[in-house]
Amino acid sequence: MTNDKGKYYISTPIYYPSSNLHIGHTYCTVMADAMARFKRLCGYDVWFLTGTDEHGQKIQKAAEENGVTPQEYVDRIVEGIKELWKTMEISYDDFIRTTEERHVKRVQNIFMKIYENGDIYKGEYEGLYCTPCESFWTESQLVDGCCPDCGRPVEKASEEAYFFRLSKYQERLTELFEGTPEFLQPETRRNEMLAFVRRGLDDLCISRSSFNWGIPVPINDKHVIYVWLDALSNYITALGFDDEPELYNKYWPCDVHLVGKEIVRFHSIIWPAMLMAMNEPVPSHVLGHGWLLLEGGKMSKSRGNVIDPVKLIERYGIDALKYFLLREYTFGQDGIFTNEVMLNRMNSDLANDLGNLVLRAVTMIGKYCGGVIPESKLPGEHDDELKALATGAAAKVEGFMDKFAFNLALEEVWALVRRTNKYIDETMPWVLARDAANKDRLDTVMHNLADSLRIISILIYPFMHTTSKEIRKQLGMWYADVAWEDAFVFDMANGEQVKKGDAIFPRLDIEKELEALEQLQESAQSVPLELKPEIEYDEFDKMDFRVGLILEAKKHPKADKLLVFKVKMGTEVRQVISGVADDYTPEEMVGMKVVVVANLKSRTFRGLESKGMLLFGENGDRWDIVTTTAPDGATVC
RNA sequence: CGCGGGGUAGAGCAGUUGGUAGCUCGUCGGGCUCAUAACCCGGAGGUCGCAGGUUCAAAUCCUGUCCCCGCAACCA
Repeated sequence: MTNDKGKYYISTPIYYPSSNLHIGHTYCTVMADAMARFKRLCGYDVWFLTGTDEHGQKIQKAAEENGVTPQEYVDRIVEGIKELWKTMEISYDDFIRTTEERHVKRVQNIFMKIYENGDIYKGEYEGLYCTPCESFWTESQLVDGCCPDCGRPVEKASEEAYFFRLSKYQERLTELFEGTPEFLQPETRRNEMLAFVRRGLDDLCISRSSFNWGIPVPINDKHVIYVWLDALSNYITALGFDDEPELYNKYWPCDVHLVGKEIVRFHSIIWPAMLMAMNEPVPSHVLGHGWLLLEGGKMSKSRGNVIDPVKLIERYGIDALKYFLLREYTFGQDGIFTNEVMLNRMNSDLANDLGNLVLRAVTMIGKYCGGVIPESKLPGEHDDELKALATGAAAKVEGFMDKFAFNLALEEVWALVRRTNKYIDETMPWVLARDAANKDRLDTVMHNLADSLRIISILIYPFMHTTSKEIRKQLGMWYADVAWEDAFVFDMANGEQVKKGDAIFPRLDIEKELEALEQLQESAQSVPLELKPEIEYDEFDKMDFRVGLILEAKKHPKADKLLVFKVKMGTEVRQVISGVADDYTPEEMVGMKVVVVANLKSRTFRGLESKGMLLFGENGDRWDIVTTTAPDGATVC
């Protein structure tokens, strides 16, 4: 294959190995892989990078809890990730780990470069600090106003830190978004980022001294470089920037950073600013894809609703899963994942349309032509339409792929699959076969059928290479390399000996499969919950839970998510506030007997005092009140 | 008046610069038998959230309005 179209550098995000990956990560990586394979097939010199982001406090902690060093901890998880990519046949050219020596030293170089250019300075980082955990948190990370890890209160604190002069680049970033609209896609994300930049940028804190699992700041070993400067740099440290710049000079700037919508901001604002601070070119494109949602909300490990891709691959094969992910969802938009949607898609497109077509074709060539693909002899009706569609599909696929419209590209291929099925019905080979006088026409029909399938096998190659090869094997074309150019011409299949094989995609019994999948998910072995640190009984005993009867309930006049209750506990009636206005109306709560944390220090919410707290259970996307039938005022323990 | 996204056939979605509303699944009827109860054809089903406006013409542009979803903020 020739590499004469130039270079193409594509990256996935580097994933954070704090737990196993789920189908959302899979989705992103599958898209990148399909694009990499497509570009290679088209003749580009492709560099496909993925990897892992292994530093940070969260990992340091997780390692401590598991009694291993952070390095041992990430080594184990990264091994699993690499195993997954192997199972999924991800064709990456390099896998960068931020704990690798090559990355560490180059990140330090990058830090120094920016520092020497005057865009890094020492300052004071102010934040909310949890002393026992030695952690800073942002307002939005807090859980119930307390440390998300230990649940204890946080306080304002400050520490010395290094800052990146992000604010300096506001104007150049605005120019980037306005002058190069294709830089960030889809357009809605670009608008968001433009609005974000226009609001003004704060300088970015890029070092921490409260933990040490990170890359040391080269000029001050009390600090480690904080997440984004470390993580984002991977896209160039993996290319050897800037001490072994051979790959860098060849592939940078990156053609596509494929990222999830939640990290678009970092890739389209911070990352270009960092590169500007080093006088290096910015990436050509940042593409933000949507999320795969489950019915009822986002996938998250704490909800236990993650879909394990390995189970799906074991059952249906990687090609079926890849096809489904790429065909079902629109790039940039969120999509809802359900087993049923997946199974229906696999059945109708893969089993009914493509799999069945291959079987029909190979069977008939066997039956009517002795298993040898005949030459075209007698053109007839419908031939031209089939040929036009078949030879025109590749160009359309290219067009859609340029826009990352995987779903439309595959739809285009399936238009040809369906047309080919239709061609069989129109030409009715079984009728032609009844009269030897029709032999030439029958041969031609078989030839066209085989050639259309040959083109299909090329078109699906970037998305399902194993299936592509299996089809080519059955058509007796195993000996020829898949070449994209061959998808533009007809009449290449002649004289090959077909070889009937098993159905490439057996039809699934949806009912049965749904049941089986549910069982698989239930029977998944018990995974220990991620819990807060263990406490002593006397710590628990400090809390006074009481049964409370809700006498009154109303909306907080100044906060739409809060409800204000009058709660009777034995002799006392007091005011308690809860943030559950989305889940309960005031009316339905009156008369309930609930559990109150009665000795909690009072706190004021938008002018109203709350003395105590009601207990709720998280139920998917809503809060369910914990109730009891015990008399109000009674102790709960 | 916080920022943003969205409301189009039963479901999931397309609808580029305004010009007879499409696709996939499902559903109903028919055809065919080479094939994985599959394939092919046809039908039913939408006042394109609502109300105004611009226009010869609007799902598509403008204004207002209702609803849903993210994020942000008070969520004891």
